[in-house]
Amino acid sequence: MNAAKDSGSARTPAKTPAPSIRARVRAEMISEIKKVALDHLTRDGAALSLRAVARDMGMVSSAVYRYFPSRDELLTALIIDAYTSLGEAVEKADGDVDRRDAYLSRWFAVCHTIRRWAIARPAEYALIYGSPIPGYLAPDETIEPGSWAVVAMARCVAEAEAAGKLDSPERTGVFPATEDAAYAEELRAVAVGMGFNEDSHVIERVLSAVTQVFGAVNFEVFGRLNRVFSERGEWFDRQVRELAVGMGLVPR
Amino acid sequence: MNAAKDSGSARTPAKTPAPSIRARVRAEMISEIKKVALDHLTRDGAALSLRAVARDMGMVSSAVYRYFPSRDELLTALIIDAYTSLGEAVEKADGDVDRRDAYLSRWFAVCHTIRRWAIARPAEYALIYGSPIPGYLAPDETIEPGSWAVVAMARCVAEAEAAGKLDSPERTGVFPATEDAAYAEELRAVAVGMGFNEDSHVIERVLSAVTQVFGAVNFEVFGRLNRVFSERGEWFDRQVRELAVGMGLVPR
DNA sequence: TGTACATCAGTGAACGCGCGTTCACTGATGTAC
DNA sequence: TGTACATCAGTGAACGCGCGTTCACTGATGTAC
Repeated sequence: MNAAKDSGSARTPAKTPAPSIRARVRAEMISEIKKVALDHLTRDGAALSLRAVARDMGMVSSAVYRYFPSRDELLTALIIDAYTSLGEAVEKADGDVDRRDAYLSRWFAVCHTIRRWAIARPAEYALIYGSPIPGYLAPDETIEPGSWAVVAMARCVAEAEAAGKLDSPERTGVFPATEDAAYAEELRAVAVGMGFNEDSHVIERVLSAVTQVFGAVNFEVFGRLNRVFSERGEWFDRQVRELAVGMGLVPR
Repeated sequence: MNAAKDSGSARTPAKTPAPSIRARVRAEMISEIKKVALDHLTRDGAALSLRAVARDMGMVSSAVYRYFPSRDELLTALIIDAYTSLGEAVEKADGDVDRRDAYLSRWFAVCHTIRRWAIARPAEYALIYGSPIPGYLAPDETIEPGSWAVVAMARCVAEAEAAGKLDSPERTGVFPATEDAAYAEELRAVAVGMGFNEDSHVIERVLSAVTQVFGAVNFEVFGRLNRVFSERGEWFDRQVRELAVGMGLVPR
């Protein structure tokens, strides 16, 4: 939180800020606490108890207060970590795609990475994309990291559109023009915020696709596909491909 | 749960089973408890406390055990009630559409009813479509009512397809054939379970649409649209319309 | 119609538990001179 | 290099609270004769 506290003196800018042993141990403790807390979330669902975390770490419950001023601050840290972890996984997947103009491959990589991350870490996924936690209100600092994954999805398409590589809207079919001026204005703002031109033809298709991808992951992670599909990877892949077609990333 | 307990004697089948005063009061108490429990869920989120419910009803906590043998049984009753309420709302909306062959109107009515129901009763929505509740495992009896809303969505399209009123798949574009035999088999089973022919061309489109509708409602109810759209009804409506186009309910 | 008995709703106390948080404390680790 | 002091991690006890559930009980309501 208070990064300045841990940064070194301004007199020695060339060298690493010389992290004292104590500072290093402290950082390790903080990440250990978060790890144990996550394990707990994975086992017990949305209920997170400071005392249980302390117990698992072999310390007394009050000791945790040396590292987090309250249970809610620990929750906030976990949420930010989860967003960051998902965001980094998605960025890496996007960056690992060979050629920069392989927009379709990037779209697939990003979507499948989101799904795989969610399946591998269901507790963290529930934390950031599940129902709100009783008695906890996410602070503003969680908003920005919360948009990374969505922005990464949008970017694949935005860059394709900017490069003129999208199939023509007439062939893929776009949302008809809206008559709701307030809505149109909001839509332009969203488009710009996601890296599109404000008059992009595909922005609504992209938002739909984002909605559907997270809807699909929700269904799978929260067990709603349990007695329906066992071939869930195939089903997800087919949805992602069809969304790509709808956005014009691949000719129909 | 045990309906036979409350039904009257078999000797007097013509008359209503003569509900004793006690039985009537008991039924009222049960629904009062559920109502208060729901109010609590609405205020406090996923955490449900028997004691708090008893307190709100002005009775001692142990008295609740006259009506529900445990907290989890109360939760189960609430979940089944929520599914039932949503299902009935959807069925009514579908039934209220004027002409039986107005498939598109029915699709709109059903989807908008789901959204409105979720917005009006966010706690119940979270209960049945949110992240799982810590320490609670939904029993099998919740499965069947859990599918009503989805089946109603599917039925609008299944009946349109059976009546030959869907736009041709060549024009709307369908999912390409799969090469995964296991997946194809599951898909046929799902199609039949939802009232389609097993070789329906639109079943995957319908499942996509269901996924997206619930994804959209999730985003809205769980606050993910908070700083993005205020014109959420318009955005939802446009998605629903586009899904209808994709399924062939309306010509492109 | 009246009485005796069985059923049921609700009480109040208790059990055993876990929770978040505070506080005065002990030692160990770091820092300044 | 050595000493005095400040900082910090972790302890242990306690506060006050809420939880689900059990149990013996009191009265009121229903039922059978």
